Amino acid sequence: MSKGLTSRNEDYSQWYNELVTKADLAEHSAVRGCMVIKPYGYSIWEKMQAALDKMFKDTGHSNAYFPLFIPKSFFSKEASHVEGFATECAVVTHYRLKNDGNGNIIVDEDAKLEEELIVRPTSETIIWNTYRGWIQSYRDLPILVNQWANVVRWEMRTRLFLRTAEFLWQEGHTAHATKEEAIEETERMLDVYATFAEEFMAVPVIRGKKTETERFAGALDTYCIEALMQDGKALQAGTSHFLGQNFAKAFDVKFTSKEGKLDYVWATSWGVSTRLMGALVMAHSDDAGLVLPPKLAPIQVVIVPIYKGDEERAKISEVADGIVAGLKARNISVKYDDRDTQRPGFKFAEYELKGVPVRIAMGGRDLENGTVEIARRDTKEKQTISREGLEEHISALLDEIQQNIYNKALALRNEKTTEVNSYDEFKQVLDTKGGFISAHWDGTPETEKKIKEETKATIRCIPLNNKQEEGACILTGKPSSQRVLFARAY
RNA sequence: CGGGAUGUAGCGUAGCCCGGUAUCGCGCCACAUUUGGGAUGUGGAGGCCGCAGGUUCGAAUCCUGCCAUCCCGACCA
Repeated sequence: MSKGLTSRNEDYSQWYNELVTKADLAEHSAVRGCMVIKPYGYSIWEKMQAALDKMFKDTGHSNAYFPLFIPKSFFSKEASHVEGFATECAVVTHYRLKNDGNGNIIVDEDAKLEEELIVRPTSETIIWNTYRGWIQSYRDLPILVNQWANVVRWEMRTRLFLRTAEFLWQEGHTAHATKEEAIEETERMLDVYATFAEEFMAVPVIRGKKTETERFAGALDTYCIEALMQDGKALQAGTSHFLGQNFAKAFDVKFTSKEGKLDYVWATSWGVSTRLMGALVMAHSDDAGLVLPPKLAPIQVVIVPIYKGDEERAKISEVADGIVAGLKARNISVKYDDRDTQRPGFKFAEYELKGVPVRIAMGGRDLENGTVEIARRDTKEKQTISREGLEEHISALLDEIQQNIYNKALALRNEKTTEVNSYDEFKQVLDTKGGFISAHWDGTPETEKKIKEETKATIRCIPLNNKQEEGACILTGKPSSQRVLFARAY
């Protein structure tokens, strides 16, 4: 454990990298672009998984598992899909190694696969190939399946959690009898993601639709939630795709409707990944370390004893054990850290770095007065309170912290969201304060591309339920009926 | 994948220009004193100098190739 963290002002990007490794979330592995998610980081991911999984099941979905490998030929069946992923696929060509006689292990050329296997970058193709066998009638629909898996995309430039060559995610793949039902599903899952981001991660998000250029390869419509990080850059936190009949047509998945008519099945897919971990870190944390929302914190409360001698330590431990039991009874995860190998100040700093929402410190003084010192991570405020009713107090405090973190993130987003009406203003805001910029756009990919090339800002989304208003495109001056959200993004 | 930078003990580094087996701090181990915000003292351990070749009597240092990381581009969840 080393002292000090680069501050956000000094170098935001370095702050992020240091924080992820120093807080024990993840580290680089021996494999380029691939990370090791360490136990502390993984336990946060597990909390995310648990919350999301429950929400998926509450909306009628079941989990299943499909293969890691996809035959190459499957990819070419959906034209825009292959185009979108072809340049970043890991390909398995052989199934055996051998000893070359000089003590080196080499690929056995005799063990060449007849058809190469692609390590899945996403599973639409293998799943729709499977669904063909599952669906004959409208009675077989809908199919509401989710998969928790790892995928591989051979990214050129990687960053821990935000973009790794291999990442963990969930991908939902649903099949429906009607277009309306599929769109409804797409929107429902976007809503699940938004609710999760806001209620669990305490990250406010904009719900919107991607423009044609930013759409998922093979989708008719891509819905997304967009979050804003502290440095004013946007992060796509989750996507939900309406795939139309594209994959059903590519994999020949037809069903007989109630009316006896043969038709292609309607599809959706939706996913969030370990990238959410990056969002969580960048949205809330400060120069002292992580700030975790209580609902996702592996340890919600830590108790640090401060003692002189074994006798006092034993007395404090007795009281602490009672507090631990009381908190556990309320389903609050608590750690009593009575390690004698580290001093209190060290522990304080360590738990701040790791983002534990509430710290209770208890020493001889408290023992006499029947009090404890409570410190909250989000505001760093300390308070000495009576042990009487401590559990209720902590419970309420955790809720308050959850809410406060959200409010802070929301206030930051509001402060960093700007309406502009000219291209000059657009560029100026982008370079000075960043954030979301709400501006009129003529709706053409050409304009979007030109703005991206000139400013590095992309259209993050067209917000859902967007206010309709007449205006002129900031670049071309052509008429526009609504504003869209621009930002520089991760 | 293009441009730039970096790689020396667990971490951060000096040494490299000008070749002679490696400096310092933190951390680690032992003991003692300590414990209300990252303790102090004494003693100790720890190094394929990113990897592989080459030049040389001799390479952390010079040359070539490779690998990885960071930053900037293009690509992307």
